[in-house]
Amino acid sequence: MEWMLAARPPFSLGAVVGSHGWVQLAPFVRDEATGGLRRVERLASGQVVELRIWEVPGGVQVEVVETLTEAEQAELSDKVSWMLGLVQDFSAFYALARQEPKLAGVMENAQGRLLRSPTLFEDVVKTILTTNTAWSGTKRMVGSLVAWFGSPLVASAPTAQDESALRYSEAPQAFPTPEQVAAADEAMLRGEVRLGYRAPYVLELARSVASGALDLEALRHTDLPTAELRKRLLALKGVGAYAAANLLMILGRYDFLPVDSWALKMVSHEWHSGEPVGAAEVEAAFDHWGEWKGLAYWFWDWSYKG
DNA sequence: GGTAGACCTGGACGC
DNA sequence: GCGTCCAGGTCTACC
Repeated sequence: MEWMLAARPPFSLGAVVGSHGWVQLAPFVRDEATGGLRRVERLASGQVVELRIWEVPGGVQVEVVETLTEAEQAELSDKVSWMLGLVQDFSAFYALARQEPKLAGVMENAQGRLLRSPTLFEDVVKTILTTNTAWSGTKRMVGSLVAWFGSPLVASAPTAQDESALRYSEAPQAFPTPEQVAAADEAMLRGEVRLGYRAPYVLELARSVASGALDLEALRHTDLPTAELRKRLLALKGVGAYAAANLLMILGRYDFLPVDSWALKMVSHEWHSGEPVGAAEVEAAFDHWGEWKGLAYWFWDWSYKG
C-alpha cells in the first residue's frame, strides 16, 4: 500500500537525504532508483516493514508492501513526517540567509531540514557512535549494532531457543529498540559489536530508556528552553558539547554549534589564514546568526574544500 | 573552571 | 605481515 504526505514548501527530499551522513547509517538506505530513501522499520505492534519514500509534487509518497491497520499507517506517517521534517518552517532563516552570499541558494535548494531517525534514542546512539572515531568506524559500529540486535524484515517462525539467542545477520533489519540493546551485556557490546569504550554509554542509555527511568522521546516535543534541553542531553553519558549540539540541531534548535575537528579546520582556513583556532573562534564566527547559527554553519559555502 | 591523560579502533606508514 | 603512530570527542581526576 502507498500514500502521500504533504510537506511545507519549499521542500526537496534530495536536500533532506543529502543534509548529512545519516543516510549512510543503517537501517537507512539511499534509493538510487528514486533519489529517495528506503528503511526497515519496526512498528509498535512488532510488525517489521520496509518503507520506500520518494518525492512527488507537494510532498512525498510512502510505500510498504504489507497491508497495515489504520493505526500502523498513522504511526508510519508520524515517523516519516518527523524523519523528513515535513512541517518544519525555515522562512525566518531564509530571510536572513538572503543577505549572505555564502548562503545563497539555501531557499532555492530547500536546505534546512536535517534527516533524523524516527526516535531520539536512535539519534543519540548514532551521535555517540560518531564521537572520537572516523566515519568508517561509525558506519561499522551502527551496522554491527543493527545486525546483532535489530528485528529482521523477514523472520522465520521463531523457536523458543531463537527468542533468547542473539544472532548476527546482514539481512535488512530495523534499528534495535532500547529493550533489545538493554538485553545485551557490556562485554558483548565491546567484544562482538566492537563499540569500544562507548559500550557502557550505549548500554546505560538503552537500559535507562527501557526501564522507563528516562523519557528520551519526550525531548523531541519539549518546549524547554534550548539551554535547559542542552543540559538534559549533556547529562547522558557519552554526550559532550559536540554531541549535544549535534542532537540539538536534529531537534530543530540551532543555538549551539557542533564544533568538531572538521569545524576547526574550516573556520581556520575561512577566517584565520589556516592558523589553528579553538571552539571560541568557531562560535564567534557565527554568533551573529543567533538562533540560526547552527544552520548558517551547516550550510555555509566554505572556501576551503580540503 | 581549566587541563592532562586515558579510553578504543582503524587506517596510514615504515620496516 | 607486523609494529608503531595518529586522529577522533568525552570522561575523570586533579589542580
